[in-house]
Amino acid sequence: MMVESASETIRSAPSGQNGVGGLSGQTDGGAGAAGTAAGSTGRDGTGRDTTSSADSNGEMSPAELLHFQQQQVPMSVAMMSQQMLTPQQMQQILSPPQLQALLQQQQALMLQQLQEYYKKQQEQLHLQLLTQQQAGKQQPKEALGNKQLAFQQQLLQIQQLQQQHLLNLQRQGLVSLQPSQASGPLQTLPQAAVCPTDLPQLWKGEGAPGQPAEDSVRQEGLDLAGTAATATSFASPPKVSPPLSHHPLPNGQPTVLTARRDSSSHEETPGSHPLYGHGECKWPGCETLCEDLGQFIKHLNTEHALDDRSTAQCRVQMQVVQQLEIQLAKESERLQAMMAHLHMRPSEPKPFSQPLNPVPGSSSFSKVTVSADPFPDGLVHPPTSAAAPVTPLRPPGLGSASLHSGGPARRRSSDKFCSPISSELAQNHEFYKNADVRPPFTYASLIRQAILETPDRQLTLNEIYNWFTRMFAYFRRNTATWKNAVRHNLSLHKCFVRVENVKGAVWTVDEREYQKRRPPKMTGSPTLVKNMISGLSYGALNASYQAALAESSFPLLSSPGMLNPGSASSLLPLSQDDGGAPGEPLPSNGSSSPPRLSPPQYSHQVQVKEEPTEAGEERRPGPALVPPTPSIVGPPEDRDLEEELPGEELS
DNA sequence: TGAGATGTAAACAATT
DNA sequence: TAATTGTTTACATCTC
Repeated sequence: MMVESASETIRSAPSGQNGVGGLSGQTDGGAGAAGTAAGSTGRDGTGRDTTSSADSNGEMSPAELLHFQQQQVPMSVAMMSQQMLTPQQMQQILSPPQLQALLQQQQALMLQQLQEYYKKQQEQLHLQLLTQQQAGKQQPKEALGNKQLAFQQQLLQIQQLQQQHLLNLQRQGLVSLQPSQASGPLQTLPQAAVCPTDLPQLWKGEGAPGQPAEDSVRQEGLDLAGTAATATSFASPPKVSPPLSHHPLPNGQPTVLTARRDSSSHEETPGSHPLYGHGECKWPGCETLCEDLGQFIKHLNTEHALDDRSTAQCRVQMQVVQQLEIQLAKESERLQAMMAHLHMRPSEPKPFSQPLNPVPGSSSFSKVTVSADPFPDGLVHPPTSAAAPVTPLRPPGLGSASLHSGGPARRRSSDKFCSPISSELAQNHEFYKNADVRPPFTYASLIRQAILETPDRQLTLNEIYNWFTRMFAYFRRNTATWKNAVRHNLSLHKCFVRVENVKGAVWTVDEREYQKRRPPKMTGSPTLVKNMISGLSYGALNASYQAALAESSFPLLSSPGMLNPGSASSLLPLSQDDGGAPGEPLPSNGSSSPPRLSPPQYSHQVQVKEEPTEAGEERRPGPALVPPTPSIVGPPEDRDLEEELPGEELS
């Protein structure tokens, strides 16, 4: 019981605080955190400094090299970790397209580093061999032969490791090169000797109990939504794919990674399965707990066998991936154009100065570094996820949320500072919907958003739950935890008012109370101002960006096939609710309908109850049969930015 | 260092 | 009776 509880705590621990005993090793360094983040090699998470062992001075015994190779993924991530924000922070700072761009640049950088490293290793070995050969003239023939043999074996081993390493990178999507494209020492590898069907064996450790998983996949005859196969064979011919016919991407860009695919590949370890992680089935919509891999395999074969439903789910997943890829491509192009227009230098690597602690499991972005910071020049990143610029680094979360979500950051953006939650959601609606990433908003702001999105500004608890699960992939897991948090927040915050309705109890938002709990306005709080304006041009940039957000929004929201009806309309109008940082000069408020954005307008607000001014009893008026009536609430000073009037806008 | 905000866990009661 | 809903308390963490 206690163990289970503790386990759950660990899994869902938001910020991975060290309060959880025995986990200090996870938080003490970037390398360890990165290793956990990668989570693909089954390492023990001790946070060994794989970086130092890998790039020290090039002297490395075969055993060390083997160890290095086995930990290559953590090492690779660790190489970046010192210059990297946590994935959560990256996510908050950068929009998915930006992350994608960063990821690609980092891939190239990593490949280059690896090639250099291997080249150095080979040169050293050759040199040693040569030296020994010359020295061996004075040595007995037999000894020389043995030494030569040893060196040759060593060389061969290194070459094999190189090969494996490259294949690993390919599998993880870190390298999308065809073998023939490899340059430098990699070209010397016997590439042709490895066919794609060998990959599983290569990726598996010696004697790793991963066979059942592979078998199960084959038995299913499914490509598992294309995730596993595509992740494992980016550069491989499709012949390794099971019978299921692939739906070729119309845009022909199969090399674009998605967070989900990435996450799958990251967690695939010997004895693991891309659809199995943290003790539960990761099949979309399925959270079945499985004690071990065997049980999971059994579950997989029974619950997700080849049938219409599974096939349909695969297709859906493929479409999701496809749409995300399209979206990423579009946004990347947009970003490039914007940066070009602003005379930014996208290719100029400018690592963040802060040490980074990738969130364990946040493999979605764990490979992303800021080496290609699209906003050099010290500009603060646009607050697509606004907390980012001011979110301090913190120990990585420990959770299952991990990769996925990386563990919640303590400070969510929406409530404070400048993140308009609805803008963020509108912008990255599909991202949050499909990526298992925890949204950078507080429960309170999310609940409020859910309620405000409805025409009548009221929701039952169950409807709130549904909104969470519908809007965020993250909340399709750990339901007990976050549902409890939702209930807790509903009860705790005065801004949420329970109203007895005909159908039962519904929850509404008291906007006045909600605004009360907000932090002081920027103009009135120097500290806050300092935090907000961490960059010289933040204000201007933010304002511009807010305006830009209104324009660009989420292209796919207008795509009929991409959006479930109502979400776009429900999201977009709510642009500024949360956010609009106080004091922000936001002429457009990030909304696309300027007329309603004039400051004096105030949100609709649900007047749910008579509010006794006494602090004591106003809270739960009990069966307040007063139906929520939209009304203007609160003095202007309460409003940093007005609430949209969705109902009106929708009309 | 303390206050406030937030997240998580848990116990408990009321309701369905 | 079990599940859901709602309330409350406790604790940890983070930011200011």
